[in-house]
Amino acid sequence: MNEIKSRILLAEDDENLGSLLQEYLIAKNYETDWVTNGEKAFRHFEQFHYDLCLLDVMMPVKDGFTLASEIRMMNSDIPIIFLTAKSMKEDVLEGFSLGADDYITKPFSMEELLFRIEAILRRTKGARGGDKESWEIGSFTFDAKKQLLTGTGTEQRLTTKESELLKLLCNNINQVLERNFALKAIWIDDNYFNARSMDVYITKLRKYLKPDPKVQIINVHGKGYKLVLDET
Amino acid sequence: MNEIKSRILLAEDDENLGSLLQEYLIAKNYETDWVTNGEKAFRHFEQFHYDLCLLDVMMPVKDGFTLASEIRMMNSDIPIIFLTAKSMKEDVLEGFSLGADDYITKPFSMEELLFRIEAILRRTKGARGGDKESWEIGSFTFDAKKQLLTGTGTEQRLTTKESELLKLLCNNINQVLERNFALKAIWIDDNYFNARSMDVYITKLRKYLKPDPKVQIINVHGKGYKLVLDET
DNA sequence: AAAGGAAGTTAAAGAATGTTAAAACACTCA
DNA sequence: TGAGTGTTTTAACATTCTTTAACTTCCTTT
Repeated sequence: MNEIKSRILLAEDDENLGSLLQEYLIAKNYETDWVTNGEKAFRHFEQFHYDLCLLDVMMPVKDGFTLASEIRMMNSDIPIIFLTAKSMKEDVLEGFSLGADDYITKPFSMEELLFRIEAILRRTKGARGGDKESWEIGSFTFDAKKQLLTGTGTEQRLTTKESELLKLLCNNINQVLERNFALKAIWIDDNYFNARSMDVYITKLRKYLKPDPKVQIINVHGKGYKLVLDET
Repeated sequence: MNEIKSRILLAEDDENLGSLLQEYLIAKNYETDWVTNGEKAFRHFEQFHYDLCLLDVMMPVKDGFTLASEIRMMNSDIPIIFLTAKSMKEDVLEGFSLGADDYITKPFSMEELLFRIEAILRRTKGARGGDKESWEIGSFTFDAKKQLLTGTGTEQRLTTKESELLKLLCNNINQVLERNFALKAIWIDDNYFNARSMDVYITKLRKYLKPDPKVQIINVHGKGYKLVLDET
């Protein structure tokens, strides 16, 4: 159904529950990294890319709340689900205001957790009703299927590569599209020459999008590119 | 906090629970319409505008699932939360695949419901408005998304590292941003060389911010840096 | 006040990215 | 098959970003 695996960061100090969850999530086709304390979790978060964080609240070294606020500081978009113990339910509900997307109270069923994860990812990935094929980019309309970028008055036919790259950027709007990811997705091989080729296409896309200054493709040095829209 | 009232459609046949919920949600500043069966709910949905649907699963005339799929047909984006009875929890979990955003099992606490509503609306609405991406720094405006520092008359494009560092400083305004934290957040590794690199970036940021003497990046010896604003 | 570490500053080296044009490739149609 | 067209890659050069290095100044401790 959904070929793109989502990557999950699981922080849970209980060895049993942790490994059980990891196993289950992997079985459900999520690439899941499991760490056993908040400190390790943060290091993983910095180093790798995740689509969702699953954080136990009570953990040694660094608790889930602290961890979450640090993660939020670096990435204000990534969904966070807390795993909380039953007892503290009511008390800390206020504390969640730091931007949790959900929380689930132990003990919980795997199905319930899975449901919540999928509900959030569905919303995050913007992929309701199949894969998007057309976007509004500022004053432009981009139709990936027709490979057509329509501006006010103009109409630019895009080549295959141009269109694929712009599509990836749209799918990751306001987020960093990693070079390697894009290269592997479009060019299959992420060698030096393909990377240079991609640079050329970025230049081309920028030229097409230039008429609308509210639309920008920003380079994140050493990481990739970010398509940003100016909402005003 | 959030000035824009959200409109909620509540479909619940239990008179007690229904009125209780409506009252509570209105108290929490949500414009809430309460209807007692699925048929009425659908007519309301057609006629008015809502930001979120709260649907009991078991209702006379038209059950929550049927209702949800009809609503989905008209609007593929509106968040839907189901209210389910305890017994049917596991069974129907699969049936939710029609795109529920969440579900909550009776009996539930009002706080819990409110939390889930807010978590979803946060993501649905201006979403990114919840987490700051732009700040007023004295006479400057800093847009982290666009990596742009706008002063009176000037406009300074920031590099990725400059922007990330300034963002951390803004997130900790008037507080100490610890060296190690910033290093791990931005450079991943907090070794000596990266620390020196960070010093260079502090110098650069100071240079950019120089035009406004009310803005200062102050060093806290052995700890880190503090972005302070002079209010006068 | 002296010593040693921390932070400030500046310049330059090296890497990554931007840009343009030409070369190579792929496809169509006569 | 080969000319013609559009696409993609390669190449060459320009610019920008990050790190490193060297040197200076500041802060804390003794």
